[in-house]
Order: sequence, then structure tokens, then C-alpha cells
Amino acid sequence: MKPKVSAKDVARHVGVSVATVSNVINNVNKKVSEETRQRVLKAIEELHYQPDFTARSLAKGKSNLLGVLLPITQAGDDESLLLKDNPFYAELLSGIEFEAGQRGYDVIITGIRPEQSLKDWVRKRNMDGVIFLGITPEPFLNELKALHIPVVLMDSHPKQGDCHSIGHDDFLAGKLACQYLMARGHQVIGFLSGGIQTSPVNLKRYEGYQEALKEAGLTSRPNLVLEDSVSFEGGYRMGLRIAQEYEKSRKGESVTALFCAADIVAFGAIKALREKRIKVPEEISVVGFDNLKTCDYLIPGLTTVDQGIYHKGVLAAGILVDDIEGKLEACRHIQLPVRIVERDSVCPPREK
Amino acid sequence: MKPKVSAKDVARHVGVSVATVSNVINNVNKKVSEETRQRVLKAIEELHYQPDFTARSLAKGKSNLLGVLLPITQAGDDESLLLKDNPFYAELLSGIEFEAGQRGYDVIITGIRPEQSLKDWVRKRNMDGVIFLGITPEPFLNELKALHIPVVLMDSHPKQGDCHSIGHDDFLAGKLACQYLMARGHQVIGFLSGGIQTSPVNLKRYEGYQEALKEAGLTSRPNLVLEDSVSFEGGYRMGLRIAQEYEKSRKGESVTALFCAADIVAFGAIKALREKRIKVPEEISVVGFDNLKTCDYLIPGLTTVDQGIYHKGVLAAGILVDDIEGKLEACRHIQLPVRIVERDSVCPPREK
DNA sequence: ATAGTCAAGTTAACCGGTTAACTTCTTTGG
DNA sequence: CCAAAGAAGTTAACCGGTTAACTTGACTAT
Repeated sequence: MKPKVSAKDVARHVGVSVATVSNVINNVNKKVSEETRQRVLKAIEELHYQPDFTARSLAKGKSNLLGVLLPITQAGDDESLLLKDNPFYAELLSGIEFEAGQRGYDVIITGIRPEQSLKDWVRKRNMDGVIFLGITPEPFLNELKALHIPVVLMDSHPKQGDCHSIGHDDFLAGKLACQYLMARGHQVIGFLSGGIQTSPVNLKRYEGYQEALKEAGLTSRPNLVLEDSVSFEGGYRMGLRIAQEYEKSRKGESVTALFCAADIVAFGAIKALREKRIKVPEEISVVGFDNLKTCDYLIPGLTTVDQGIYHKGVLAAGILVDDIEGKLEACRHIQLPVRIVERDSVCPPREK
Repeated sequence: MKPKVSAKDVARHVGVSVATVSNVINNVNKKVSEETRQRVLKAIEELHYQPDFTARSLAKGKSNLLGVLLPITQAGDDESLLLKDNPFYAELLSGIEFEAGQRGYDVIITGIRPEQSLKDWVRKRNMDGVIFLGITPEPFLNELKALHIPVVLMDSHPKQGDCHSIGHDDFLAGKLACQYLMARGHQVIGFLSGGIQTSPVNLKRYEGYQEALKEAGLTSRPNLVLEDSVSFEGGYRMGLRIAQEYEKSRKGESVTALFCAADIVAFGAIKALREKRIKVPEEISVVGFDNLKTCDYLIPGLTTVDQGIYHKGVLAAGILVDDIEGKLEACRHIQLPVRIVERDSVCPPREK
């Protein structure tokens, strides 16, 4: 077992006190002469000294640790990360990890599990800040606020007073997607999402969709506005219901397009439609939301609303670190731009 | 700012020393009377005391931190986690996180970046153990071995002397997949993978594939054995090459099936084939490897070799923690069973 | 009655850094 | 020429726990 080299060893080697070594490391300029600095740096190099973050963390009250809180799915007793089901979180997490690394922070992850106290989780390791992915249940959020550490909310409650938030103008995005479909001749458009009332993000997209229809003098049909879980399975179930509606509707009245508030929902819906022998996009066009890498895999490729997920993760970590390091005065509420990415899941409607 | 309650506060509140509080927390039975124990526990409850892991970590030399080392992709200067491109890693990570959490450990992630010293990364936080995902470059591995902490290798060099490893019998798995295709009448079968020589896992699958052919009295065709990156794009490129081969071959001689050593490669390949108007599975059947959730999304659903990714992650974390806690005498080398999951990407060959 | 055990704590050193306060020596200003 | 200021370090307390060694009193065995 190689003995770990500590600041004490470096100090002894150079013939100075540990305080001086510490000062060199932390760039306290006014405390150490250039010559001594060089000698210490040389010794650090030679001995392969690496400061211990645990000790530093204890002394400074700063851990250089970013907590990433991931939503979970319950499958029986096991509560596993949604990360495994929705590539969305993987892309986001990758962006966060990248930026955190660049700025000298490490990323520690956990699922948001009902039985677990997030406050305790964060506190026991003195985390410097946390990022919430996905919908953040109020109780968890409040628990964290009591800690008074920087928090970034992603696609959650926009404009939580004392947290940063990153998202998009979901109203506009929903409107955009709907208008995109209408511009191609669609008039009967369904809306598929997770809970509309439980997720502000979905609500906004829904309202945007409604607004677009209204401006075009159209109205949405209640039985084409569906809610289920934000998952492949949820999308599949909603797709089956849309297929039923499609089958029983008369010519010229049937649904010809779907706007899904998440790509993964669109994947499931498309699967269901195809199984019911409804052609996508010839019979029903589909627009998703997220622009996951996976959109390319499908046939047809999924036309969707891009939200630059990876970049969003980078941004989130950046803001969090900025705040931690005191570079931010006020809370930031960022609305990222979105854009439609055209693939092959949309075409003009044809007569039934 | 709420003042953090420490063991000292608890001690004062109960009227004992901090040592006693510590003994209660750590269940040092022989040191504290049942009555005192109860009083301390009560105080802990009342004051909402939460031991500080940073301090504990420093004192014990044990951090309860598991490092997960993720492979990266280089795109220009940015080296982002492969996690964002291949759902495989997300499933694995989810499994790891779950089991780690159950056993009282936290998970900290990083990419394996050439310029970064993994040894330093692990050492500076006193991590208790690490899990390597994907191919592990030797230099990185050796660097870590010098630390003498438990290491689990996933799908990497099988049987690295002093590390645990988890994988499958890839030879058998490759053979199985190939036999599955042959049992359905295929005789000309391609093999698509990442580097065969650079990845022992791919090599084994390749050898299994060869063996199966040989046993059936068939031989593989060199121009149907392709290598590229393990990615959607790599699969796409290989798919295009297969399409070319298909077009120029004569009836009865053309490739009728592909065995892809990773699902994500299969996704890309199918996309390419479809774009070239080659029907899957009618003209070319495809078998993948991994059984990602995403296999369900595609149309046709991908028939593949299941390796229970999530469970593999759970197992990895379990072994790592077992070792950390001294419950393991020797290195474990686990070969998980695999099985074919049938979906819709395979059918008997038809005359061209 | 007396040494030896044991239960139940306490004390204090320690983990590896950070940092406020102090020292010592040199320089500068009036 | 002497006080004040500044440069370059050092000392020691501290962060919040853990743990080996020690204490104290009660109980047991001889």
C-alpha cells in the first residue's frame, strides 16, 4: 500500500510549514515569495502530491460536489432511475458532467425517492449545489431551499422565486409545433403528453397547441387530448386510443396528426399506430418534442422540436457553478430557443 | 442560515461526550448502556442530527463513494460521455445507482478522458471503489491498480488478475445468435461490430459467430465482416456497405442476415438498409446484442441477445460493495447468462 | 478483604487540510 | 532616528467526526 503523500510531506521536503504549502496551492499571492512558491510547486510535482478534497471540504465548508437529482420510476418495489428509460436524462446528464468537470466540480447522482430525505443527502456531503431534473415535487424542493444552497431547476416549475431555472418558452414551442402541422394542411390534431395539470411544462405546451388551433379558427377535440405517463409505454397506450378514434371516425373528420409533448411518447404512439396498420406519416403525421438522438433511429425519422438537451445540461452546470462561486447576483430564469427539426414523420394529410 | 447541528450539539443536549454519540451511531455495542443509547437516539431525532460524511470520511479513511468511469466520445474538442449516445450506459448506471443507494453508498461519475489522471480523481476523494464501463484502456487500469482499491470491470478485459469482472460468455452468445439465424434458414450471415481486435468482447462474439458457421459447414465472407465505431453512425455506415454488397450479389448468394454485436449498431444498420429500400426482415434479417429498451421502439422491433443490463449494473455495485466491506476473499469473474429475445427483425430468407 | 474483571464512559490525539492571528525582519516615511 | 507599514512566514485553532487508551465505579472470584 503506497503511503499517501500529504501536505505535511511536501512541507517537510521543502522545509516550510504546511500553511505555506496550503497558501501556494490556493494562490494566496501576498503570502509567499516567488522563490518559495517555485520550490513548493516543484516538490508537489516530484512527490505527486494531490490535495485531499475530503479534508479541504471539511475545512472550507465547500465540497466541489454537484448533486444531480434524477426522477425515478416505480416498478414494484424497485425504484429505478428514469435515466434508464428515457434517453433525455442521459443527454442532459452528459452535458452537466462535461461542464462540471471543466470547472473543477464532480457530479454525484441520486434518484428522488419518496422515502429518502434529499436534504440529508445533500447535507451529509456538504454539496455546493444541486440540479433537479424533471418535475420537482414541491415538498422536495422546499426541503432543499432550507439549505440555502444554489439550486437549478430544469423543465420544472418555471420561476420558482429563489431557484435558477432553465427551460424554454413551452407555450411558444407548443404553438410552433401545432402551426407546423397546420401549415402542412392538418386540421384535426391530437395532443399526447404526460399529466397536463401535474406538469407545468406540459400545460404550457398544451396551451400553445390550443392557442395555435384557436388562431386558425379550429378547436381541439377532447378525445384527441390524451394523458398518460411520459414513457414509451404511456405513448403506446395513447397511440392505441388514437388508433381507435381513427378507425371509428368518418372520412374527412379523422385525426391526421399528433403532437406529442415528448419524443419518447411519440415513439410509443408510432409503435401502436403501426401495429394497428395505420401508416405514419401517410395516415397520421407525428411531431415529437426533445430531439433525442433516438429520433434518427426510427423509420420514419421523427420530426420534432429540438431543445438542445446536451447544451442545456452544460448551461445548467455553468449557472450552478457561477452561483456557487458568487458570480451571480440574482436568480436566472433562462428560456432556451427551440426549433423544429424535420425528418420523415410528417406529410400533408391525405383523404382517408 | 440554519446552523448545522453537529455531534457536539447532540452530546451537549444529552450530557455525554461526543465519543459516546459516535459510539451510538456506529453501534459499538459494548461501549454504551441501553439507556444512554436511547437518550442519544432521541436527541438525534429531536435535533435532526445528520452525521457529516465528509468528516467521517476523513477520520475513517472511507468515503462511501463509488466512482463510475464512463467512456467518452470525442467530437471536436468536446469529449462528452458516451452515455448520451448509447442507452446501454444509462441502463447500466441506473442499476449501479440503485444498488449503491441500497447499501449506503453514493455514486460519482466521470468520463475517462485522456488528459485526466484517474488516479488523482479517485484519490482526491478517497473513493472506496470504482466501476469501469466499457473498454478500459490498459494505462488507465494500471494507474488505478496502484491505488489498491476494489475495481470492477464491465465488458472489458475478461480475467484481469486483480480486478473483478462482469460479462458474459461472449463466445457462446455470438454462437447462439448465429445459430438462431441459421436455424431459420440463413446461410449467408454478416457480422457488424466495433473493433474486433481492440475489443476482447467483440472478438469473442466474432469467434462464436465463426464457430457456429464452421460447425454448420459454412464459412464467413470477409466482405460481410465489418468494423466501425460502436455507434448509430458506425452502424449506419456499415449498413450502407452491406447494402452495396447486397445489390451486387447474385440471387441465392446474397447476404440474408446480419448479426450486430451491439443494438445501437443494428439500429444504424437497419436505418441504412431501409434507406436503400432493402426490407428488414424480408430481405435481410437482423439480430442485435444488448436488448436495450429502445429495441421496442423500432419497427420492426429488434430481435436481440439480452444481457440484462440493469441487473448487471446492480450486480456490479453489489460485488464492489461486498469487496469494500471485506466480504469477498478472491476476485470474482462473473459470466452472466444471455438469451435471445425475439421480436420482428428476423424471418426466414426468401428468394431474391 | 483484595486483586482482578467488566461495563460505561471520557479524554485526547488524529484524519488532512485552511486560515486568523501572530512573529520576525526589512523597508519606508516623517 | 524611530515608529509604522509591509513582506514572508509560522503557529495553532478549527472543520466534525473516529478511536485507542485511560478512568471510574461496581461486581466477581479467591
